[in-house]
Amino acid sequence: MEKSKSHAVPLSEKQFELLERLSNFGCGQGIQPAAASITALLMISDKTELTFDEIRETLNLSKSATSNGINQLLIAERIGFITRTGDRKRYFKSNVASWKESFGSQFQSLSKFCALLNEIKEIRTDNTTEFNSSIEDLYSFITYFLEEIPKIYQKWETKRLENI
Amino acid sequence: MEKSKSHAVPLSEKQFELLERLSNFGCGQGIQPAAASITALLMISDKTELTFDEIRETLNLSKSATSNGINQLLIAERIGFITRTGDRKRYFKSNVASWKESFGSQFQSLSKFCALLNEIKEIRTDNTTEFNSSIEDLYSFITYFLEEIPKIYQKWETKRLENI
DNA sequence: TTTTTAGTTCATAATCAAAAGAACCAAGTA
DNA sequence: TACTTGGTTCTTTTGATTATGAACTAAAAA
Repeated sequence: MEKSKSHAVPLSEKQFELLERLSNFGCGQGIQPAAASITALLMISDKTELTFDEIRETLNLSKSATSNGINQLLIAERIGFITRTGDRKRYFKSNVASWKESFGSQFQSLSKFCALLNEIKEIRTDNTTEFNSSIEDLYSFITYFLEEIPKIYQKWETKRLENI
Repeated sequence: MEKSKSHAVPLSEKQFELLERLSNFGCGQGIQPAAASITALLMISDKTELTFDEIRETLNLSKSATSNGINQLLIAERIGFITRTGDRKRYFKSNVASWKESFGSQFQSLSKFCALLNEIKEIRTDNTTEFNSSIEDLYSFITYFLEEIPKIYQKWETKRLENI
């Protein structure tokens, strides 16, 4: 019986340290620990396409933690994978572009909040004019903000096209 | 001994329903349940200035939950309070303006992420040109975004001044 | 057909955050 | 001085997340 060799990918001191900080940042953003560290690894590793076992052994995760983490990230489209003919393994890859798209959803939640503010406006008593106008003010600010966001996207796109 | 009367503020069906949805939204944004419901209450209540006991009894919170929730919100400056001469009670009030400021901190975390992206750029191997350029792309996008945000603030300010 | 590979799923354990309730305290009041 | 008011702090309990390891499955290889 052959001794099963390690699949862990080699990481430099620097890579390891950045991995830790990235994954801490991800945890702070509400991403669960295992998923955060997987995302981080795929960002700093020299190989950009890693297998289940490479991920698992590099990060010292259990099989189930790895499986759950990967599947959550696949659902969130934070990572994707490719396959190679004659190879059952999947090679997981960070979907960096999804970060940009996930901005969109941030602003979706802002627009939900804006809708709630509107409901507050409608439901409030008329007796608290000062408070009501501060709500009105916030509402108008967020509305304006949400209008301007897509323009920034567009302006960046055109700017980038110019630079190519 | 006198029977202690209830301090709960009266809420209409609609107010109560909106209170729930607001506080759920707050929880979704990472604010802890008790704090979220306190914020929500101060947004929808006809009285904008509520005492400790009014908050506690309206929301059916324990004393400690109320105390902790209030103190967290005070620290985050989401609420403030006023006092009245000859009255030991504090009257808590939603600090609606703080919502606008809290945008700023949202973008602070974005700028932290941007700094991390920069570190990734610096540390990455040169062998993965495609991946590296997608990181570069994201970095440039976020950087541009962060530059444009303050301009939106300014534009809104001037627009609002015109309307007064 | 049996074994190996590449995972998934399930039951359970460990960890962590939030709430409850009681005890406590400080300032004012009777 | 003792009691009440308006809270705060501490300890315990509850509940939710996260991780673990073992059992399981489906496809391919031997």
